[in-house]
Formats: sequence, C-alpha cells, structure tokens
Amino acid sequence: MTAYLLAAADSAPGDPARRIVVPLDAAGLPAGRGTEVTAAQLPALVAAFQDNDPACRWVWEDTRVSYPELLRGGAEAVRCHDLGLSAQILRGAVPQAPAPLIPPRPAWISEEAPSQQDSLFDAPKTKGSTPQQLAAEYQRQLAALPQGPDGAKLRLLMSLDSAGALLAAEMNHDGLPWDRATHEALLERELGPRVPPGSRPARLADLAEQLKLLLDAPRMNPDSQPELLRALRRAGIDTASTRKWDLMEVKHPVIEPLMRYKKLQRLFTANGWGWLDAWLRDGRFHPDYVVAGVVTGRWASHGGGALQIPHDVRSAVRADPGHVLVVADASQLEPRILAAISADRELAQAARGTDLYQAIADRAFEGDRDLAKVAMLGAMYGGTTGPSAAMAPRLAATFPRATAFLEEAARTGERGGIVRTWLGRHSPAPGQAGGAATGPGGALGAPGGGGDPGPDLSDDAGFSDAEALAARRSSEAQARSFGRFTRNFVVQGSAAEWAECWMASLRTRLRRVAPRSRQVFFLHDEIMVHAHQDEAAAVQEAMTASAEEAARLLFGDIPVDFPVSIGQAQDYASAK
DNA sequence: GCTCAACGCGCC
DNA sequence: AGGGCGCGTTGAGC
Repeated sequence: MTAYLLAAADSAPGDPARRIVVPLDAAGLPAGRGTEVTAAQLPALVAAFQDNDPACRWVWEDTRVSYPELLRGGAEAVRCHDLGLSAQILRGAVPQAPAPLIPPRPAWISEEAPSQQDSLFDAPKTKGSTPQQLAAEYQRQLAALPQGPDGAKLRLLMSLDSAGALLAAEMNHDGLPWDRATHEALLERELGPRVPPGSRPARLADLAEQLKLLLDAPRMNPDSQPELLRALRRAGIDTASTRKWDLMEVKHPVIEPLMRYKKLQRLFTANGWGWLDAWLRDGRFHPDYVVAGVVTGRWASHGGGALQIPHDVRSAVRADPGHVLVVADASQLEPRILAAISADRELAQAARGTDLYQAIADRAFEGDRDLAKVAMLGAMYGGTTGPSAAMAPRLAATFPRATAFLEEAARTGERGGIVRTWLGRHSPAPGQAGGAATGPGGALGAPGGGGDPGPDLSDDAGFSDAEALAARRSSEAQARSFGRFTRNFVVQGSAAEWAECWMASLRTRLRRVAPRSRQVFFLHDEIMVHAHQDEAAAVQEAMTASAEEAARLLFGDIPVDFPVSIGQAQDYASAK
C-alpha cells in the first residue's frame, strides 16, 4: 500500500495557492520530488492517484482543512492518516517519544472564516508546515509506535480516528436532510406564530402571565433563575433549585405550567426559528464534527447542537423523495464493551442475545430487569447512592471480573493515575482534564498514594484545624470524583472505539454495496444513512455486517454479541 | 461594551 | 456523594 503526502506547496506571494503530492515509502520517507498542482487541479489528480492505486492512503496535517477542498471538487479520499489526530493519540500514549514536529491541532475550525485561521492551505501568508516537516512527522509517528500488540492497537486507533475524520468531513459536506416546513409547523403548533426577536411567542407569553399570577409575582422574569427561585420560595415552595428534577417532587398548582414553560422555552431558544435561520442551508443541516473532541474519544460538535437534537424535533429530519432514512443503534453497547474488555465470562454469557439487562436480571436479580439495569449503570458510572449502590454487592458476586475491572480503574483515578481504553487512548492526568473532572488534590496537592490521607495542612501558617479538615474533605471528594471519571473513561472510551470502527467499516462497505446511499449522522452509538430506496435493504445488511466486523477487528474471536437494532422511515423520529 | 461563571437542559 | 458533552440565558465583574 502506498502513502502519499498531501501538503501546501511553497508559493511566491501573489501566486495562486498550490498543492504538492509526494509519494512516501514504507518507512514514511519521501520517494521522489512529488507533483505540484493548483488547488483547482487537485481533486482530479487525487482521483487519478486512487484509480491507479485504490488502496493508497493520504497523509495530511488536518483532514478538516485538506479534505473539504477535495469534496467540493468531487473527489473522495479512500483512506487517510491524519497527522494531527495521530499526534494527539501518541501524545498521551507514548510520553517518552520525541515531541511532535507540527503544532497541536486547534480545537475546531470555523468554516465561516477560513481566511482568519492559521490553516494549512493559507500559504503563503501563514507559517504552514512544509512537506518536509510533515513527512518527518509521519515517519516519527510510525517509529514511535511500540512493537507488539500495543503498537498494533494504537495503529488501529490512528486509522479509526482518521477514517472518522474523513466521514466527519463528508457528513459536514453533504449535510443532514432537514425539512424546514415540518420544523416550522412544529414550532407554530407548540409556540404559536413566529414573533420578532426580543418578544415571546404567544404560548410562552401566556404561560409567563399564568406563572406570575400563580406565584403572585407580577414583575418576575421566569427566564431568570434567581428571580424564579425567589418567587417560588415566597410562594411557600421549599425547593433546592429550579431544576426540573427537584420541582417534580413539589405539589403546587404552579408546577405543571412551569414545567410546560421550561420545555417550550427550551424549544424556542435552542431549536426555534433562530436555529433554522442560523444553521439550515438548502434543506441541509451541516454541523462541524470534532473527531475525538471528547477526552474519552467520543466525537463532539460545534454549531447548532448537532449531538443534542431533541426527540420532538427529529421529525424534521426527513429523507428526500426516493430515499429513506435507515437508523441503527448498538443495543446496550457499554455493558457489552465491559464484558469484552474485562474478559468476564459470565457477563459475556449474559451479553449473548439481544436483552443483556434481562439476562443480568435472570442471573442476579430474580428477573427484575429494572433493578439489573440500575445496578449495571451504577457500576459503570460510579453510583454511590440509592438502589444502584445497594445492588452493587450482588452484581459483584455474579460478575466478579467485570466489577473488579471497574474498581481498579476507579482506584487508579483516585490515586491520580492514568487509565487507558482498549486500543490505548489515555485518560488525561489529573488537573489536565477539561470540564468537571479536575482531578484529585487540585491546588492542595494530589494524594500521594492509595489511602494516603494527604498533607497535614494544620501546621502551615494561616490554616486552622477546621480549614485543614475542610481542605482534606474537599481533596478526598475530588479524588473520588476523578475515580468516577476514570471508571467511566475505560468503558465510554472503548465503546467509542467500537462505534468508530463500526462506522468506518460501514463507510467502506456502503461504497461497494450501496453507492447511492450516504452516511449523514453519527451519534455515539447510532448511525443514520440517507439511503436510496433501492438500496435500503443492502444498507441494513451492511450495518449488521459492519457491527460484526467491528467486534472482530477490536476483540478478535470472543463470545460477546453486539446486536444492532435498525429501523427505517421517512423521518428520524419514526425510524427509531 | 465585553467576557465569564453558574445554571439548567438537550443528547448519549 | 452518577460519567461525557454543547449551548442559551442571566447576571456579575471588568
């Protein structure tokens, strides 16, 4: 298999941007001078290379920069090696390796203002990497992979993220078919006619007036959480917050209309007419996907909340005439992944067949499926309270290897350690993780080892005993929080690898068996294909076959099933 | 005028 | 005292 490096060529100021394609040998070294062409000529050249060499791989710095230009020119890459994503994988996995020769990739790239980005193809004004630098980085990455199975897994992980990046660019290019009329009819039915910016639609205005009356708070703004909370308290409602969850416990005439207000307000602000104006182009929604944008390796997205489309709004996702939406999701993916990565034979047995939770229930919970589900989810998320905690011992007795695997991951995190997914993606070090998982210790210092109570701060000037105790409590709470993070990381991250493998396998398969059908959406454990009606059956078969291939590629021949449930319909809401 | 944190809720 | 996200609003602070 040949690899070709695709990079921006040096060009003199004022010259049109040029691209260069350099063949690489097996070691990743340039094998020749390469071919230099204009941007407009590039898609045809890429297609010609692939016709000659259908198994070739394109090596480039950032798929999000290089690939859209090819897609716009009508060319599709068969496979690629994304140097940025691969460097990101290596950075965590092979800390002793030399530093990358290219700068870290930006979190995301704005399509609206590409000229303001330091992107690869903005040459010559920006300091883009040279072909020589990129070839050297490719060589460095191949050399940094350890020998043996760990290296092979990391290599597979790089391939998967790279394939994901190709698909992400393709799905962004094609867009998700979206019917504005259906969406607008839904908005009008729920909210009333569209109103000018700055005012509330009729239904929201009515409900707001009702809330003010019921709470006897004529000046209250229900969109202001502090004002709402004060008004609720004044009305004698004892609630910890204005959260839906807390309010459900309360008995008061205001609760029902308040819940309705919150739901409609959410629809209005997150997926209302403004959303349509901002994100819909020519009947398609074009979200920016960020491959491995989540620390666990899951995809993230920017713009329009692509991964949080509410169920009610999904009816607006509609197939074109002559097409159908085929939607598949992996059933109970995470516990099945747990069975595979922990090699728990009993859990693997339970994972044969389509209803894993019932099988767990039959083994450990006298057939109580709900209890089994709560217990299993609690074990994977680190639940420490309620029924999930109460059922933990029974789960541990029945599935000792799986529970020990999770406990080990949690203890590693509590010590401030690092865990890895099945293919070797590493968790961030404590304090490196973005968001809530800030790691144990924090500014007060991580606990040194398991059981270490931490430094005695009471000797330090300015700390009272009470402050020292509070600091220690906070430090221990942070350690437990990081333990829950690493506990979940190993499962969520490995599941993301399986799903990306499933998705990449399907991408290859569809080009063979359903060339007029396109993958248009990917949501953690769910794939949507906009299928030509003549190909819908072939798409379904491909989805099942790809799931089997993903399991085999990741885990080999193990006795764990990964069933996918598939539905098809004209719209997304009906297809699930 | 801007940025940022907190809150709350949508998805898995 | 349950993991991971994105995003809209409000309100505080600069």
